[in-house]
Amino acid sequence: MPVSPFPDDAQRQASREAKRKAVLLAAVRMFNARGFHATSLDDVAASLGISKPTIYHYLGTKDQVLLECVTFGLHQLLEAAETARRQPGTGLARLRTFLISYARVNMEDFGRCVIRTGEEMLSPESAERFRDLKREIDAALRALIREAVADGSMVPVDERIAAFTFAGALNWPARWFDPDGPESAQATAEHMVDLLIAGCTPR
Amino acid sequence: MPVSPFPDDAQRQASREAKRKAVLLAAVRMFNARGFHATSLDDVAASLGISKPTIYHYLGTKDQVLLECVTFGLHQLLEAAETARRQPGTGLARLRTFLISYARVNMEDFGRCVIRTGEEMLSPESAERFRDLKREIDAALRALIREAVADGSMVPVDERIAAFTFAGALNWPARWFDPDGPESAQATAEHMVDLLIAGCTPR
DNA sequence: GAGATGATTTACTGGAGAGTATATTGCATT
DNA sequence: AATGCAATATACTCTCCAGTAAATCATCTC
Repeated sequence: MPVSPFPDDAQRQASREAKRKAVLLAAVRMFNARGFHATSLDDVAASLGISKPTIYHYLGTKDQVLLECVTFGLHQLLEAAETARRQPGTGLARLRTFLISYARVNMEDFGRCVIRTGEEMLSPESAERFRDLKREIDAALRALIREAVADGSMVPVDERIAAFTFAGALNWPARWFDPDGPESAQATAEHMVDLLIAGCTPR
Repeated sequence: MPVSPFPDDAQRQASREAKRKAVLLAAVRMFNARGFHATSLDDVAASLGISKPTIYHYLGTKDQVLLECVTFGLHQLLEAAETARRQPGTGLARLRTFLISYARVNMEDFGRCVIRTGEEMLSPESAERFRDLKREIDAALRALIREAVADGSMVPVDERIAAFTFAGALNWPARWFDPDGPESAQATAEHMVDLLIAGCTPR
């Protein structure tokens, strides 16, 4: 099915979205590789063979670019939480499912960016939106823990401490995981999660 | 015992050291509070009522200031490892002792800075020294895990994964722990560590 | 074909802040 | 007194880069 060289509105829209996404991906990869402050928008533009004002055309200021990156990553995590929530099985099994997805997202481009981005890098307004989204993830994680304890599949724990401990352990791969390392992302994620919940099974 | 207003060499040396340390502490606190890139040396100097060249006099470039900060924090961690190593008791008990100290250091000024500092913030040479020291900590942690498994006080685990998991979980408080929060630093550290090693006791 | 609209560029401005040259003061040694 | 070193300041330079103004080119619409 050949595409007409005269795009209609939908194609136009799709092309715009594709470009937007390409810029975002180039930016997030560079931010992860060299750090946000060590990356100029000129660098990002050059890596795509375009010029800086084009980035402004599609995404806006550097602050907005970063906010888009972390928002995307945080949406991936939120989605993982919702998917796990709908899963059948015990509360602990659902928690495990979520934690594995959580770890995996943090090994990918946008998740890594979420972890490596400190609030002080964003404008006060963007930092607030960033914080709000992170709070949602935290709430989802705590809810899954609470439900696992409630249905007896998990030993009683302090919800706050457990959430921070699990999240911290599974955030860290954003800093050290190497896809060319000894274990695959999936295997590494399962391995870590099983170590974390080993002490949480009753009896 | 009144001190003569004419300092001898030792006093002179001590005063110099005290000033060096004061600058370092002011810097690390500001780096933690506002981020490294959002903190200028002029800011640090102003907070001490001095001027930027004085910082250069005592510590050198901004890169060197940051390297000193993280080196100090990493030495605290290394010391904690050595102390735990000399402790009596089972391998798991020694590991637990170390992990608690590790968590506590990461809640203090210099430890927090270690966690919040990415390699891309340092010059290539400083980043290499940073990496080397972090590798030493990792080696110490793995050794403690290995010994705990060897003497049977800890269930067999993948040393690499366990080290990353524990370290990640206990690094994270650098980002969220609040000394004015519901639990003291010590209690929080113990709480997290006990959750982490709950699954590691045999049987 | 005459504008309106979108995509993209070149070329600039403005500000921040790292690092330095140079001056000043003062004690310390001879 | 003369010289030298330690401590500190003022005032500058130089670079980098975010953000913008204005121009160009290409379509689509009427």
